[in-house]
Amino acid sequence: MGATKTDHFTNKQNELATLTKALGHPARVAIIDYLLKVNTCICGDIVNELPLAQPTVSQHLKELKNAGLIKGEIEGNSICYCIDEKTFAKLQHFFANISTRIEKKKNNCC
Amino acid sequence: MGATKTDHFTNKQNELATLTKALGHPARVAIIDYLLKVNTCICGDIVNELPLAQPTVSQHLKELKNAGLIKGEIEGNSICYCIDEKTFAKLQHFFANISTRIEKKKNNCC
DNA sequence: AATCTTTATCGTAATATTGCAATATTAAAT
DNA sequence: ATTTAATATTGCAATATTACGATAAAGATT
Repeated sequence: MGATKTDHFTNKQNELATLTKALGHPARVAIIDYLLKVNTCICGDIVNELPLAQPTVSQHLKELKNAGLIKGEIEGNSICYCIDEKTFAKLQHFFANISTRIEKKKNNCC
Repeated sequence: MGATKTDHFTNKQNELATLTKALGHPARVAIIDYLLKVNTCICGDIVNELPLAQPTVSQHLKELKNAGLIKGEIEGNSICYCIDEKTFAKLQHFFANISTRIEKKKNNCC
């Protein structure tokens, strides 16, 4: 097997899983970190920042883009990647909501 | 290959990646959802809630536990699993922090 | 003690992910 | 028109993940 049974779960569950899965690799976290650090939108030097080969970085960027965590716009012969604010806002709400739900039932168990 | 180069990234990056990776599967999100829904700490009926076989659920629980997202205490011949509040608080801070950083540089790019 | 209940582990098959060299693509620069 | 620079794609090997049947382990029940 190895194939996830996505159809058995709710849309919200699948959405959160997709987003967190996309972030679930240190290289991809590092890319997000870098995009947050540089003040202007970066245009290509992520490869130099990471200890990974160019095709590998390109693949990670693709995954982040597919998940909607970053956007990429062609700019000349390079590409301008940047954070997709809306998606991160959504993630923040997910976790804020979870924390609220946790708060409500404090000390009810272990 | 297929082996992640964790040693090339910062502790924070690896930590966030580990936590999000652990959440990066709809079954594991569903488990967390269920633990948040039931008011008392659950003691075993997660298997009935999920469209997955018992060994598969057990494996997902193990991963959530390894990542520190849930705790499990033996209680009679069953086990009481519940949310680890501290870890979720940490996750919330991670994303709140990211959102703050995004806010600071709004409209600087794409 | 024998049985039941609950959870974990083992073994294994199917699939997915990670990483990179080689190559392709595309636009800018010469 | 060639060359250069930046990024993407392809193909492939190594490893990891997902899922489950079979079985084990351990406390509860009879």
